[in-house]
Amino acid sequence: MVNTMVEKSTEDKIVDAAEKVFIEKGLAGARMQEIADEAGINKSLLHYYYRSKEKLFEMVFKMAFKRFVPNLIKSFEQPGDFEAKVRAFIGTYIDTIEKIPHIPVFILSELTNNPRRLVEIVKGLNVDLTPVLQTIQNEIDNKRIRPILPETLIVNVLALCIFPIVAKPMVQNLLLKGDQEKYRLMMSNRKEEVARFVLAAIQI
Amino acid sequence: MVNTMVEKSTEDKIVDAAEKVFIEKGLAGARMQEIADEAGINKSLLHYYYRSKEKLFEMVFKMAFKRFVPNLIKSFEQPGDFEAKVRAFIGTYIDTIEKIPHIPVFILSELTNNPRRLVEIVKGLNVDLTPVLQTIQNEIDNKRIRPILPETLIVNVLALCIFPIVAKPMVQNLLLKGDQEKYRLMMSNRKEEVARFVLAAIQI
DNA sequence: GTCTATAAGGTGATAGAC
DNA sequence: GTCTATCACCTTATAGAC
Repeated sequence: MVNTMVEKSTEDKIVDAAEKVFIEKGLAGARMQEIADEAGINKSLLHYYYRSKEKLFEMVFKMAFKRFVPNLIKSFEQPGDFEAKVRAFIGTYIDTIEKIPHIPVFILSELTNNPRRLVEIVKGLNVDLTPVLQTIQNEIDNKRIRPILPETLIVNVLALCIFPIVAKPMVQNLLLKGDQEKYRLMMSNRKEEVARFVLAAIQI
Repeated sequence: MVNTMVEKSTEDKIVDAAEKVFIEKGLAGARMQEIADEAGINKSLLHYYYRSKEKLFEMVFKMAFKRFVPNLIKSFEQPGDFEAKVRAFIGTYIDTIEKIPHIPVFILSELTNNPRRLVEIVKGLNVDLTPVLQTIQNEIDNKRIRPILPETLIVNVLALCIFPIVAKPMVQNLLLKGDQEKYRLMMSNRKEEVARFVLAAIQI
């Protein structure tokens, strides 16, 4: 890697451009020409590096998925009590999604359009949340939080983190009547609000 | 309407077919031929009834949107105390989404792909949640629930109702390791679980 | 590795017969 | 209202020069 900070390699340019266009437009809506333009290269080069549109898309989907399911366990393994872990988890995940707000809908949408093939990819990238589930169960067993299916608690936390960000157009235009400032306000202390909401919901 | 229960009119067939295909594939992925096949008619008829693919899509998008934002206020205006209203709201909304599980992602995805035009449509169908917001504020003022931005409470409830249903492929394959039975179990008492979670979160 | 040119097939839309 | 035939354009993909 001699070209450090000089210019991106052609392949990197392709990856970045493909990611941008596919996530914005979806597989069906994306055009190879648009990806080539975005990358500043010739359309044929896309086929030279990746044989087909499908192959290019698959690469992007996998990348997007890995970003969407980052190391959730790591953030949960913060030192401290359960409350600290929950707060760390929520903080990390809201930060993650705010950086990639379009990825969750992209993934869910493509999973709807082509369930069979993509579900295989999802399964392939096996994510293990066992430690998190066990920590939750341990809290329940020791009567430090109320009984709840551990998986349900995780789903609830993810829902509260992800939904307001991916549903921004609807929250802002429908619920907040287009008031951008109010949306900003709502999201500015979202981490604290979600943490408070969740912790109150599970306290004994 | 003489043909009651005999056969759907051509227009109805088109509407049903277009809804199915557009929601499944999106605007870009849908094919006029597929819609025609699904409706059991000729492709030209689509253009006879709706001038273009865009017009047909716009009609479907509006219909989908109205179904997604049903009369939320009505379910909130159940008789009884605040808890009863919240429970009615959650019950109605989960029932709604379970009938149309693909619509939320469809709407969010198309809003991402074409924000400008579709946001106008969203604004056009003006939904007024003022009564709900005021009821929540009233509960806060009377110190029957803890202080929270009313819009935030609504977003949280919607998140908990919608997310597990639209994210089914991921919840089932990633979190539950493909265990369909566990997903069914989780969703079977979802209404009660969400109600308990929310009510505990806002209790004083 | 990168480009130009072009093939091969699909897609929305319309004309016109019935 | 409904069909067949067809146009005009777009899109992926490849061949081949440099």
